[in-house]
Amino acid sequence: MINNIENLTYEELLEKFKTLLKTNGLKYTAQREAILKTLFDNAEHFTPENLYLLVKQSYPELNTGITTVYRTLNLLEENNIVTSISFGSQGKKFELGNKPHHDHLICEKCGDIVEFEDEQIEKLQEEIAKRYNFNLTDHLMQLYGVCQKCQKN
Amino acid sequence: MINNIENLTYEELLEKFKTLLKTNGLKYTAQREAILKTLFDNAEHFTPENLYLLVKQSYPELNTGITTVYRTLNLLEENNIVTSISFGSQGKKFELGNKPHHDHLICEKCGDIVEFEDEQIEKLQEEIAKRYNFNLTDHLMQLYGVCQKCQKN
DNA sequence: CTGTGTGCAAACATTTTGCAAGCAG
DNA sequence: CTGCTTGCAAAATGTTTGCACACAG
Repeated sequence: MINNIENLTYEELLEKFKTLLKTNGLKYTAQREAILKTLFDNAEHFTPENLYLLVKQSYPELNTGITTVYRTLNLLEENNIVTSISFGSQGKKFELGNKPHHDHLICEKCGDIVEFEDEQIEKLQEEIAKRYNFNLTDHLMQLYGVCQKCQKN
Repeated sequence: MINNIENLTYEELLEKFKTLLKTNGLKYTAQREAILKTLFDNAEHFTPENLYLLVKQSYPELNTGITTVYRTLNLLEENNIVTSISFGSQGKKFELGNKPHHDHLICEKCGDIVEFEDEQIEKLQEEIAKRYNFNLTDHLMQLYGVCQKCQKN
């Protein structure tokens, strides 16, 4: 299990990944690196399908299968290198967990997204988890509203 | 679109549902009512499959198909009578929206959902919205973790 | 009667698994 | 060499659609 990969360079991240593989008796393969690199180079939220297409395009010679993308994403998620979020009804999206945690304020009119971080909320969430004896691993908080700009219109 | 169904009796809820159907040129059927009643009688978070099984068990004479459950849930969701929580690839869970606002603690192992309400968090959300000059209309907060039961396994 | 609703089966979409061959260590 | 990894195809899931009959209005 990898504890924190915030703000790592690609080289550092790759090093962590190799260590992880070695520790678990797994092997370092070109496909696994291609997937990690693609995630790193594109700071986006990927569906497995999107990621698969981009990896194929970026590294056509590897002929990576979508099966491998799924398997690698699961491996990365189990080890906290990527996190997944459910976006509505359509599947999961994965993102590299190399950015500090943040939540989102979303404007329902213009679709603008503001990231924010709030120490107090994080603490309260821990308290609530404790209240129900949950071992908290993650959370999702999204506030929906109308931003200042759109309130004027 | 139905605005608010909090704390309604079943009779009031059914009335709203009938009005909704009439307004949209849809028909009031025994299956649709069976699904609504089952949701009302069991304050739970249902997967379509779970709900289907329970409706079948409660109203065997209707011989309701899972197709109808899916179609009715979609209809109810579009009209804000039920809300859904997404589990990414593992499907959705639905609940009747007749309870005051609450958030969810979700166990990543067994999929169990615990509801909670926290006044302080609601207030903090208002504060954050104010900080960014957002006019808050809604929010979504889900805490993910491992429940007490699953921690033992 | 008219057209919506229904159950069934089939189609779809997404993710996982079995397998034989490939390749890292 | 050993056994983990891969891609493919098939299977498993979960959800939607086409259709002919049922039935609400």
